[in-house]
Amino acid sequence: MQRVADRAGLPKPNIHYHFKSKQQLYLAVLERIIESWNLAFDQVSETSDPAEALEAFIRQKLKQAQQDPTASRLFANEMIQGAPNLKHYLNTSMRSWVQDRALVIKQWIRAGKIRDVDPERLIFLIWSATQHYADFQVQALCLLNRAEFDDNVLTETADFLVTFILQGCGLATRDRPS
Amino acid sequence: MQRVADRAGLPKPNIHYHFKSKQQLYLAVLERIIESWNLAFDQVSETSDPAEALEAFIRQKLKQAQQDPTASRLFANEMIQGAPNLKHYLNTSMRSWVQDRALVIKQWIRAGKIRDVDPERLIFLIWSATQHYADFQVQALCLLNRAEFDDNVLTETADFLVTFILQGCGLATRDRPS
DNA sequence: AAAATTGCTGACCAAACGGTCAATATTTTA
DNA sequence: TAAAATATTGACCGTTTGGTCAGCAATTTT
Repeated sequence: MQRVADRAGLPKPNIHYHFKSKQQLYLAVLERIIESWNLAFDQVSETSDPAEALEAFIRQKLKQAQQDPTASRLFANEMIQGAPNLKHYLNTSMRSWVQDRALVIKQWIRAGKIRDVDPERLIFLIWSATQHYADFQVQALCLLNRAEFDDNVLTETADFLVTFILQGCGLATRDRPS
Repeated sequence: MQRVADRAGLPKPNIHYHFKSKQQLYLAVLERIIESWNLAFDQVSETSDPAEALEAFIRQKLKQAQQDPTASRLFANEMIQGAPNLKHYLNTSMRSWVQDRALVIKQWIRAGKIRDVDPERLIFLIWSATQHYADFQVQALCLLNRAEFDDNVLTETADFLVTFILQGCGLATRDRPS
């Protein structure tokens, strides 16, 4: 709390005036993060083109991973601890969000637009594959022999993930960079 | 440290006798975890069957995620912090391990055995997709509407990941459970 | 069996932590 | 502009934290 106060240029008790406890401050930050989480896959519907929708989703999540990795890391930390503060969110907002998107994906499958893949697990895989570049950034950079997560790395990674995941969905890539 | 001592049934100073500081104990645990990390992909070579090798790798990583999720979580935590204690490991052992496996994958690609995918990013994706079931277990269980990560969930998840990732590598699935 | 090394423990400590509170300054309302 | 409500702050507090140390017990070496 002292460090937070220093960073904010305020005395510590002032922080405690606006946020009763450390945990409440933590919770406020968590909630702010979650709000802007899965935007690019929000508007998706049965009539959307699966390839386009999935690509937009992947690129958006990866861009967030680059722009504010600490946000992803805070969320990751909460999950690792067993989500002591987010159990309710997981069981309500997140669950219904996933179920809604899963429904759309199931319609795509029924329409023969994509392969028969478990929708929930597909979403979970996209989350993992993208967020990992934020949470495990040190490892990724070391592995790719890069110094920083710049726009080049972002583009190459996004291209790889889009191609690979579309391929996994049985959507052969057409006019896409390798 | 007091809690560790209690759990071990020892007085605290005894722990400090065997491990000088909290950090050294932490480091010892980390190292022990890393040893038994990527065993199932260690022996792989140019002549191995890509589908078989990748499948074994995925299933092994996922089994570890189920058997000892806390190990995966400790490693994840270290990465999230920016690997302050594992930078050296990342730049030596891990890097050369990945480069060796990447070489094999490149040979598979040249031989036309699998699609042209970035080998390093493929390994990173497999790590992320499997470890995520350990690190974000609460989220996964909630999403799949399951109470625990039992053998059923393990099998279904492994089947999904194997099929999806092989498909992503251009290895159409033959006689495999959906 | 004496000496030396290694292992174990209760009592203790300084520092860091999250948090409080009375007093003061600032802004809003009547 | 006086009163009420809201913000801000320095000084302070109890608890928990990682860590030490002198002394004792057990084991190994000579």
